[in-house]
Amino acid sequence: MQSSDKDKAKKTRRGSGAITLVDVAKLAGVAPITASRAVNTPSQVSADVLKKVRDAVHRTGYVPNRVAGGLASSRSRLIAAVVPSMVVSVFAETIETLNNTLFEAGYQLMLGQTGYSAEREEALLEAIIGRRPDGIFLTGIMQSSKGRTRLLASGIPVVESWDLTPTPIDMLIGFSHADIGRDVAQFLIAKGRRRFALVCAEDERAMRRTEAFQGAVAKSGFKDVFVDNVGASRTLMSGREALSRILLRAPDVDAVFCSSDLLAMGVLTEALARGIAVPQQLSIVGFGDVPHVANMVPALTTVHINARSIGQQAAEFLIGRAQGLSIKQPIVNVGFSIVERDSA
Amino acid sequence: MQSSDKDKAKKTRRGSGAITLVDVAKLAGVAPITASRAVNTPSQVSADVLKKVRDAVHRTGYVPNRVAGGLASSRSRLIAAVVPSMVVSVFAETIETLNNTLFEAGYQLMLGQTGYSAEREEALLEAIIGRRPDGIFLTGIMQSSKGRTRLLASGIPVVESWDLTPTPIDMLIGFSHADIGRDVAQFLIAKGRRRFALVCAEDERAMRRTEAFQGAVAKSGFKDVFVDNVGASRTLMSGREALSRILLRAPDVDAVFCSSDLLAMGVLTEALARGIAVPQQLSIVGFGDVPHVANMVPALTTVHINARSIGQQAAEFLIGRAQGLSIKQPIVNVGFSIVERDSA
DNA sequence: ATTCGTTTTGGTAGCGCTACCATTTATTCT
DNA sequence: AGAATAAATGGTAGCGCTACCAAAACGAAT
Repeated sequence: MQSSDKDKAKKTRRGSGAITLVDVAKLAGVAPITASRAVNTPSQVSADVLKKVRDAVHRTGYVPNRVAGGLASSRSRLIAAVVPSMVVSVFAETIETLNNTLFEAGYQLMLGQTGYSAEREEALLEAIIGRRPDGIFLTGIMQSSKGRTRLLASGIPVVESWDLTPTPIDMLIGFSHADIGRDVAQFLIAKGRRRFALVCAEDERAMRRTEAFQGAVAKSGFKDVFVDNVGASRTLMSGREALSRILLRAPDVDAVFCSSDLLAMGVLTEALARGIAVPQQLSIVGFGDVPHVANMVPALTTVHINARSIGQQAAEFLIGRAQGLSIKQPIVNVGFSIVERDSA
Repeated sequence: MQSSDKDKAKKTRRGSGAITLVDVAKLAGVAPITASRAVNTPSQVSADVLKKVRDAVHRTGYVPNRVAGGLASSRSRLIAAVVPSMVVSVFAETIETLNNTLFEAGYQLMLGQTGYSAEREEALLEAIIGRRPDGIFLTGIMQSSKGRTRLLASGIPVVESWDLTPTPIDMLIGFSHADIGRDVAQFLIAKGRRRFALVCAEDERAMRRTEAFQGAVAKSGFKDVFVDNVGASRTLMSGREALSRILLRAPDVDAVFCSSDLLAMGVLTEALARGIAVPQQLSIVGFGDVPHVANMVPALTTVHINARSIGQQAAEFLIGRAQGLSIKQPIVNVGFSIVERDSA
C-alpha cells in the first residue's frame, strides 16, 4: 500500500496472462466499461469510440472471456443437452438442430450422455447445474423424483422431450408413445395381418408403445402379441437374432413392429436372408425413420418422428425463456406419422 | 436459522440468489476457504470439518458454481469439440467416446458444429476460445491459417484428428488418407478388378483418397478411374444416383470405391435393384465401417477407422495436458484396415 | 521444556467481467 | 436563452470462487 515498488510487485501474480478488456480499454484510451459496451452493445457508444475500441481489439486479438462475463451477469449463454447416446441418429438429429439454432442466437451447447444409466444421469445433473447453464434440454422425461427436485430447485429453464406427460418439470416437446403403439397395431390390422410380434429394446418409452400395441390387438380379438425383448443391445444384429427367435416360437407371425429402425433393418435383413417375402409373408414396421431406410430395398415402413422439429422447438423455448419471456403453451405435441413404404 | 440483520441492507443486490459456498461455510461454522477445501480436496481437512461441511452441503442442496471456480483458477474443466456434423455416425462415435472419457475425469464437453462451412468454423472458434476451455478437439485439420494463428495464440491445448500432417497445431490423432486410397486400389486390383469408379463427396480428405486411388490404378496400367462427385449430398439416395450415372458413362465398371458407407449402401441398393450381382459383377467398397453395414446382405466391404479409439486417445491427451503433463509423442497414427466382407 | 516439522485452518486479494448508479456532454424543447 | 431531456461515458462494487500467504494447532524429536 505505502510503497510504490511493493505495489508493482503485487500485480499480475495470477491470471491466464491473456489480453483482457482492461488492456483493450487502455489501448483505446477509454474506460473498461466503455470498452465493454463497444464490444457487447455497440449501439450504446459513439462511432468514434467504437472505432478506437474495434481497432484495439483487432490489434491485440482480444477475445472476451465469457466465463467472467457469465459470472458477472449470471447469464452463461450455455445450454446443456442430455441424450442417452449420440450414435442413435434420431437423437443426433435433434441435437444437431438444437445446436444450430442455439448457436445462431449466441448460445453454446454443452453435451451430456447418460448411456441409458440412472447413476450416470445423476452425476451429469450435478455437473450440469454446477455450470449454471441458461437452459437444459432433456431427451425424455426426468423420471427420478430426486432429479426433478434438483432441477426445480436450480431454477434453470428445462425442456423435456420425446414423450408426453401431464406434469412436466417445466416445458415439454413430445408425442404420445401409446398413440403410436395403438395406431401401428390398427394400421397392421387394416392391412389384413393377424399374428403379431414386437421386437423391443429395454426402454421405458418403447415399453409404452408395446403395451398400447398389445392393447389394440387384444381389443380386436387377435392372438396375443409375441414380444421379444432384446435388452440393451440396439444393433442390427440383435434385430436379426430377434426374428430368428420369433420364427422359432411363433412361426405363424405375419407382422413385426420394432422399437427402432435399426432393429427393423435387422429383422428385414434376416427375413431376406431366409427367403421370406416382405411384405407378402411378413410385414415389418420400424420406428424413427432414419434417413436412409427410405431408400432400402424394400423401403422400410416406419414411424416418423420429426426429430429436427423437436430440436428446433426446444431451442426456441429455451432462448425465449433465457430472454425472460414466459412461454404460454409450454407443452407441445409434435405428433408422428406412419410412413407407409414397401415393408408393410 | 441465524439470520443476521446487520448486513441485510447492503448485501445481495445482485447474484442468482442461489446457495453459495459462503452460506455453506457459515452453516458449518468454518471459513469459506475451509469449506472449499472440504468440497474439492477432502484429504486436506480434518474428519470433523469434513462431516460438518458435508452436512451443510446436504442440508442446503449446495451445488458448487464451476463458472466462478473456473474464473478464479483459470481452469474451466470444459473441453470443446468441433465436428462437421453430428449425424455422421463415425463422428458421433468419436464424440461419444471422447465425452465419456472426459466425463469420468470431471470434464464437460462443449459441442460445436461447422456444417462443413468455413465461416461457421470461424465464428465457432471465437465462441469456443471465449469460453476458455481447457482443451479443444478438432475433427480434421485446421486448414485456415487465421484459425491456426488464433488457436496458437490462445494457448489452449488442441488435438487435431482424422488425418495426418507433419505440421499439426499441437497434437494429432489420425491416419493417412493417401494410404487408404492406395491400399484399396491395390486390394481391388488383387481381386482381379480392371475398371474402376469412385463415388466421392466434396471433402478435402475424400479427395486425397481419390487421388491416391487414381495414382495406384495408373501405376498398374489400367484405364483411368471414373470419378463421380456427388457434391455436398451425402445420402444413400445420392449413392444410388451415382451408380446410375456411372453405368451410363462407364458401363464396363467392375469396382466402385465410395467415400462413405452411406454412399456405398446407396450404390449397393441400386445394384441390387438393377439385378447386378455383387460382388461377382461389381465390387463395392465403402468407408467408415458404420456399425450395421457388417450385417447387411451382402455385407459391405469397407475401410474401418477406429473412431472410438480416436476419441479415447484424444481425451487422454487433453486430460494429460490439462494436468500440465507434456505429451512426448503428440502425433499418433491410428491406422485403418480394409474389412473384407461380401461386397468385394 | 524447547525446537522443529507437519497438518489444519483462516485472511486477503483478486480472476475478468458487468449491474448499478453517477456524471458529463450533446440535443431538444418552451 | 435556460431548462429539460436524451445520449454517451465513467466509477464503484461485486459475481462466487480459489491462489497465495500466514497463522495456529498438533506431534514428534531433542
